[in-house]
Amino acid sequence: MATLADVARRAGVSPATASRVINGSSKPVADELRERVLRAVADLRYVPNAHAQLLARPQRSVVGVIVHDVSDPYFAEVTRGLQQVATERGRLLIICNSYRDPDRELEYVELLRGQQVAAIVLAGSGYHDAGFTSRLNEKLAAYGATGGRVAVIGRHDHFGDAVMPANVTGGELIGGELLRLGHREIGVVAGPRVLTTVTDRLTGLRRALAGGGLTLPEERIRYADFDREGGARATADLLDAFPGLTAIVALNDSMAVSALALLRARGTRVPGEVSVLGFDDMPIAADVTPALTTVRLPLVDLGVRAMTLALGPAGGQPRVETLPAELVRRDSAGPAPA
Amino acid sequence: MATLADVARRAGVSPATASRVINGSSKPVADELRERVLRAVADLRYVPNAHAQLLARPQRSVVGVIVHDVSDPYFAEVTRGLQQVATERGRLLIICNSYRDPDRELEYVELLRGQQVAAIVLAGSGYHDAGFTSRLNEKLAAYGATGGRVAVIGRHDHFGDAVMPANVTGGELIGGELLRLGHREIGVVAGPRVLTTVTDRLTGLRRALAGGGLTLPEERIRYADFDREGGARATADLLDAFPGLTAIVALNDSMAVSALALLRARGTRVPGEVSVLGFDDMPIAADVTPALTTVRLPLVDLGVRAMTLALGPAGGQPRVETLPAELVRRDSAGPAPA
DNA sequence: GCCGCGCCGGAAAGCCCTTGCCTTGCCGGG
DNA sequence: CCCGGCAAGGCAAGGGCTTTCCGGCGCGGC
Repeated sequence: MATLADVARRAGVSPATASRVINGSSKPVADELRERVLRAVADLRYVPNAHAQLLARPQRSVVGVIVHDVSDPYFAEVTRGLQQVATERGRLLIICNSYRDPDRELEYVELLRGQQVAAIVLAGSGYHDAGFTSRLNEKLAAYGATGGRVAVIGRHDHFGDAVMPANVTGGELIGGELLRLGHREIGVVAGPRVLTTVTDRLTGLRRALAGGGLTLPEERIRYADFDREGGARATADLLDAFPGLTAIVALNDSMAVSALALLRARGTRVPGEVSVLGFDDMPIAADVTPALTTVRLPLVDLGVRAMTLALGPAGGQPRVETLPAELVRRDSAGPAPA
Repeated sequence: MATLADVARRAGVSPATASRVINGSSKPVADELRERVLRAVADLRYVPNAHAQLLARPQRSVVGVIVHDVSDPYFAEVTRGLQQVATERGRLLIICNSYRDPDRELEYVELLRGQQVAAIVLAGSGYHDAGFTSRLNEKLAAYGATGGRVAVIGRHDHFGDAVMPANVTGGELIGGELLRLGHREIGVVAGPRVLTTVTDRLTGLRRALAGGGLTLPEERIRYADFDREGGARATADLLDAFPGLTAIVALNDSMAVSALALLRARGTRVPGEVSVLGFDDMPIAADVTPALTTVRLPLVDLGVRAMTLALGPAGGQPRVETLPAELVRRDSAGPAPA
């Protein structure tokens, strides 16, 4: 790789001058020298070594993002929001997938710290695991103590600014809708119980149902991986155990979509015999048949807000923003059969 | 941030010794000193500055990835394959979204070069734009000349190793299926015509249809953005212009899914009145109703192979691998109505 | 004609880390 | 007893870049 020294030599100037030309320093440089430097840059295909620059400048510009999995539609949307703001402000993103492995999350925080990132955005559900949570917090705090900015999406009680989707409220919306439609035999297809997102959504759901005098026994909840395969399995289990169900609540849309597919395969009419309700309102929700009734979470906005907080001025207090959930009625939920 | 010097000072050793302990150098260090260093590291929450390390060591470890958009399911899958191999080999990925903007692609190549990445993987269709292509090649070659590895996915005629999905063959498979089912009134919902992926798929399709004595007039092809919105618009256009169509070929599954949704909204039976065929076999393809007949491209494998090439030994010759396409018959395509 | 000032360019000091090479101190063998 | 050899640790030289500070030159003013 050509170095600045090479450029300077070829242009017949000092490295200092070359640097000034290349970086558009405010210090004036005579036109002729500037010209020579630029030509040398082009000739040598010189690109500054970003690491050396980072070492020499105090200023940090890259932002680290830790998500469960970018290829999961939920995070794909959130990431789009993050990207959007980052790009606007000329920041490069390093995206890390934790694949829902807490240890990997911890490692990535270290790694990003080592990369001297300007901020870390941690997206995705927290875990019911006090040990992990405190270790993570400890690491984030260490990072924050040296000027790093932290923003989390959808995690309670963490160091740094936070953006929270209204998971509890969303659960309540689902519950309210079920009551309104007269369902009493309800099953839940849930993600891993260790995720706070899952328990939050359940909390809301239970609360709303309780308002209608219904309880949700634990055996009517099936916990599985938070994706299509998990959804298919959990739905099958649930249906086999409780043939009389009139409504299935899936705690995310991926699971809801596979529940729909399974019901269809079994020849069960939706929503005639069984209603299906999802959560998240992923893009696909509107395109499946029947179109999915679900709770919309402003996924892209979640990312936008989080990145905005992370790149904004460091507030004295950690800020918490909650983004609202909204019920989207489509075709997959109807009145309970008589 | 604590530096190595801080650690050394606190442990009462030289930076050299501290470095050796931290990096597990083969050089022996007495247990007591080692102990002191490790404690200092823990006390100070020291994390090595990755940039300084990179400067001091010759070895490069990060890999850069340029895709159109990670949140697009196609690239989400490809990226998953890339990640998988990268993680296995302990490589960090920098993922950049070009959003199908050629200029941004060019910029990202520069940027990644500046980051001293060990390899660059460029995923996603090329463009019919000779000027751009040669500029890109020039940049990639400059990078390759200084020891950088390059792998492209789905682009012809580019510097570096390549992994090609069988787009032409896939098009032929679709064409063959259409002939088999007796369709003669065919419309195509296509992505931007500037993408080589789009023209390749069309080429295959046309070739197969020609084998059955059919031609595909240009006005039966609607070019739009390669996503759901584009698909909806193009499908509507096509249907309005040619009410007699019995089959719609969408050149990717996102477009096919929205075509399905649109037909449903219009009350058209699929495949009774109109058949719909997709391309890519994204995860969602099996879950929509009716389940999508499509061409499976081994998306994850595309990523796996590309990353394997990029991280493997530098071959003298650029290597090109083609991964096969496969027709997946589901429920959205049936015999042409009589 | 001289001084001083402003403008421009360069020398060099870092930024933080790794590592080749040297020093020191100790042991054992001759 | 001396020396060679080895183990253990430190010195210092980079690696590529930015930026402060300084010096030289040319010009204008007195």
